[in-house]
Amino acid sequence: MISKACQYGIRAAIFIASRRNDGIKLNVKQIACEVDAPEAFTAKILQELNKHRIITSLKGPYGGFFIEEFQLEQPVINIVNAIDGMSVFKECGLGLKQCSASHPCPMHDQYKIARDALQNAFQQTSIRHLALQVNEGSSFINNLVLKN
Amino acid sequence: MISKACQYGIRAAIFIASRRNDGIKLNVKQIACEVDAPEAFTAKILQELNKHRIITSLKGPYGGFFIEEFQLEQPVINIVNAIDGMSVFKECGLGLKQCSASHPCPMHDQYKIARDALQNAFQQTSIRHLALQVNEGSSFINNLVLKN
DNA sequence: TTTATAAAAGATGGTTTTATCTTTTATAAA
DNA sequence: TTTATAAAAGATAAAACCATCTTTTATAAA
Ligand code: FES
Ligand code: FES
Repeated sequence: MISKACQYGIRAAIFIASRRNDGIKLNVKQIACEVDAPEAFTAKILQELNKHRIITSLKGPYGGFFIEEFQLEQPVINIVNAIDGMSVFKECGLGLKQCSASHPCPMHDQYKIARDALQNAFQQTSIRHLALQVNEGSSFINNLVLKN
Repeated sequence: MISKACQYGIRAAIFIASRRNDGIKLNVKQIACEVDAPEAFTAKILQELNKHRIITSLKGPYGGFFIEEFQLEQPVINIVNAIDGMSVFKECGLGLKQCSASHPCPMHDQYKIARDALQNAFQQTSIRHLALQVNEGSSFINNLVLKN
């Protein structure tokens, strides 16, 4: 549906948002660990999110990644756009070069419903909202580890 | 969303179904050409669909691919299952190892709506139904070629 | 039975995605 | 200014996916 890079990116952004307070900054190691993502790959993704101003970074000692107040209100779809682009929300479900109502594939009507629902899911949800859920303990950005 | 192999497979199956009449059989070249798919790759996919009894094949002269009456009623999700498997309809949208309501990711509720809509799209549509649309001329399994 | 035909099976190559490692740059504190 | 720290940038490696090519097998007609 969306790439692994994008999934890691969303989880990371939510985590950073969930830990936002005073001037605290998080480094790659902490972030990757907390969201169950490979560290070096996460670094690349965070770099990309910083370029797109989804999050903010600061180099050097006491540096790291953090999210600013104005960035919290962004919809999650901004992250998808930064990493995967918007094509998943536009492309034909059966792989035709163009998706259009005037030259539709046989599944166009049904597929479009699902595709639009997916777009709405990412469009109508802000990073702040998701971070809040995590802080409440009602949802999680890491895997459940089952005990013996 | 779904793999290219799967998209080609669905288009090919619909095409074969749309040409079903008497004992006519279609060969790979014709099918690949009509659905705008690479020929050798299409051969591999048709092979897989035959294994899963989505379509039927016969080797030798006057052989080729065709679809039997009882196969027409199958939902398109059977093709997705044969090629990609069912994981796309079960997996967490944010990449957690398990999608569950008891340990949900922050997007679980919204994502599940879209994912279920996608599953319904493929589950509630039969190959026959889509082939009929193509025969009516109301939808297409190949790309629109724009003239000068 | 021989021959031609078309799919099946198996081997191989290219591209994209996922992931890691090394070097460089920025920055804050000492 | 020096030093330590952490991200940025760039190079490289591994895996998955997309695609093609060659050899084998099945089958129908001559
Ligand atoms: S044309 Fe295929 S989904 Fe729109
Ligand atoms: S847990 Fe993420 S979609 Fe269900």
